[in-house]
Amino acid sequence: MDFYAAMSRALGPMSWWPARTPFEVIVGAILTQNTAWTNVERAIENLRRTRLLTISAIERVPTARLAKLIRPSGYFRQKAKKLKAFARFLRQEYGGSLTRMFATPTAELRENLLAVHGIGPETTDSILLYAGNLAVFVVDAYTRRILTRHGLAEEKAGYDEVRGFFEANLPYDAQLYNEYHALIVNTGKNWCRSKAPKCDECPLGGFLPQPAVAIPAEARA
DNA sequence: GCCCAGGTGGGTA
DNA sequence: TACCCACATGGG
Repeated sequence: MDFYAAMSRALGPMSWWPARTPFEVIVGAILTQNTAWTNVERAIENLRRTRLLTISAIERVPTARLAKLIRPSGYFRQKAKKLKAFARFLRQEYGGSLTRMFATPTAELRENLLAVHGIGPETTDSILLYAGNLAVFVVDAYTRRILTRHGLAEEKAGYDEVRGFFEANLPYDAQLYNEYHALIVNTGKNWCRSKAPKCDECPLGGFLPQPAVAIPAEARA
C-alpha cells in the first residue's frame, strides 16, 4: 500500500478540476490563490452570471468592476489585476487562443506563464495540468505538509525540488498527476490542516515516516 | 474573537 | 539569496 493507493481507496476518483472550460480552470486557479474554494465558487458564479467568463470579456471589463464581482474570493483588487494580466498575455502572445497557447512546447510555455504578473509556480502548473492536460505535477501547501510530516521532504524544500521528486518517480502521465494532486488536496483538507491535523484518522496514517515511497505501485521498478 | 484557506510579488538586509 | 509583509473574504 502506497500513498496514492491509500488516498485513492479512501476518497475514490476525484474528477478534477471543478470547472466547465479550460478558461474557467485558469480563472479558478488564479482566484483560489491562498483562498478557500467555496469563496472562489461565489466569484466564478458572479462572472458566469455577468457573462464575463471569456478572454475577450475579461479584457474589456473595467478593472474596478471586475474586482467588485470577484470580491468574495478575497484579495480582489490584486486578483482583478492578475486576471487582466493573463488576458493581456494571452492576446499578445497567442492571439487570444488557448489552443495556440497549449500547442507551445511545455517547457517554453511554463517559462512564459511564470513571467506573467500574478502567476507563480503553482498557478502555472495548475494551468498546464488541469487546463492543458500536460504532464506537470502540481505542488501546493498540502503536498509539502504531507511530505514533510511523513519525512519525505525537508521543511524548506523548494517548489521545483518537490515537483521533481514526483515527476522523477512517477510515469509521465497527465491523468495520473491530475488524480494524484487532487487526492493530496482532499486528503489535506480533510485530515492535514495546519492546526490540529487528524493524523489518527488520515488514510496516510500519522506523523511517523512511512517506509513506502509516495508513488503508485505501477511506477516501481 | 481567532485561525485558516488549492499563493504571489515587492521590499529590505 | 533569504526572510518579511501586504493582499481580503468567508467558514469553522
